[in-house]
Amino acid sequence: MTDQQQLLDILAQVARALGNGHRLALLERLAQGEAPVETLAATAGLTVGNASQHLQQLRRAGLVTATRAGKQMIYRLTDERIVTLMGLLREVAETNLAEMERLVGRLFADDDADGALEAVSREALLAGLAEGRVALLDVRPEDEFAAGHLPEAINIPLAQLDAMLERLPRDREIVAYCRGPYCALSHEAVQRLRQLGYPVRRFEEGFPEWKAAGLPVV
Amino acid sequence: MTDQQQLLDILAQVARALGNGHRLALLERLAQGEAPVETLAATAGLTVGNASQHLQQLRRAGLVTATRAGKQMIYRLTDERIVTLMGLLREVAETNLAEMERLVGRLFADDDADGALEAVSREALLAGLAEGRVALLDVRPEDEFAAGHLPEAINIPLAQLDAMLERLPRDREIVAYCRGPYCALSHEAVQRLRQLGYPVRRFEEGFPEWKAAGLPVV
DNA sequence: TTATCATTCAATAGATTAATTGAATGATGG
DNA sequence: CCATCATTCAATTAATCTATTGAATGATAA
Repeated sequence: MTDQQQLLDILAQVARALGNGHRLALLERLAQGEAPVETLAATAGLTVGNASQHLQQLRRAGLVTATRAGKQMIYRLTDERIVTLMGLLREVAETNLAEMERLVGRLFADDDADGALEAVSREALLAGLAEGRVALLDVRPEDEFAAGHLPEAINIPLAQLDAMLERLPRDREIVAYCRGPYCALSHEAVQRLRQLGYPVRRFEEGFPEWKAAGLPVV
Repeated sequence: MTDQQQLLDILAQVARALGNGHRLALLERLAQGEAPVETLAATAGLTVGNASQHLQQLRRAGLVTATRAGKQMIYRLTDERIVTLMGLLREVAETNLAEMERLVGRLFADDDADGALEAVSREALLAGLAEGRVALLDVRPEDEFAAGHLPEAINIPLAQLDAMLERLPRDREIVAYCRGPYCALSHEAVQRLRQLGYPVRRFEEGFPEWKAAGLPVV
């Protein structure tokens, strides 16, 4: 076997590590910030044992590292570029697979039945923030918000949305974001807040993409 | 199963399509330009039947498309971004896997025993070309050169190098390139030409990366 | 030290993927 | 229309991957 073939085989191993929905879910959670196995398992809907196995595979592929903190093992992404890699994978899949288009369409159809409510692009969001026209709403769970968020964002986890409405400004448009383009949290938040009459739209990306782009995070 | 999970599963399918060394070899060849199954099979060192199977998988993942031309099926990449995707996969693997470093080191050690001959970066190559200081040598097979190459490049396939030395200019540094960072052709060409006393270095990327970056191709 | 907790390891069975073989399809040239 | 060629399809076996179970490890707290 030639050196080239060996190199391609190693690249293939890395790609295979990405080739499982559960592992992608773990990576998506890790893109929000480091976390112990139990948290990762819960977010991905796995048993701890199973999550641990998948994390070992990600570790062997060089995608995550782990350090011990007391009883817990804390996992994190080895490399910010992994977020970019998953984003590119998403783009390629979205462009070239009809199945993908169908699912994405369904995800977006709910909160935008008449097509009037396009998601806010990164450029539009930056402009709106600079001009003070928009307020940022982070609807992820508290621990993810605490691990890092967009500057000036207000954190109201989706579950507490109704109870904490008074924290939302009334004088500006609200832009909600969560874990990424496919994360349901901001979709649901937008639906709920629309019902209540708030001027609100989704950010088309999420925290990890913002951070990977080198934009400021807190 | 939620929509999110379904989306991640589809992304995982695309990643799995990249998760095999033979398929990566096929994609690397396709990144040079479209080709019929027989050519692809030969380049990847596969039987035609086996190559066909792998190409079906790549097709199902939306990474390649095929059209019939007479008796032959011509395959091509669906999307220029696939080159970028593979490049990013390579970068992440190179940064985070010791095994990878070892292999890459070995690949580079041969033609640069004393560390004096670093590969030429894209920036350095562009500058050298603009100033007329360098001549470009494409050592890929004729059909790949014909399907697209860097402007002003001279094509001498590696196998004919010794026979066609008179086509090389003697007044400039020569920069050799081939299919990509891990392609052996330019390494071997550099070794041979060094022995013969030519001032020659490798381009650190290859034709597909140049093209994917939006630089001009002929 | 012992009990407890978080995580990993080892072993298993079931599911998926890969390579190989030979037959089938679709286009071309006689 | 028939023979030929390039490619694909179908079926098989071997190999690999996944989820599950229960035992083992490593750190903490009583």
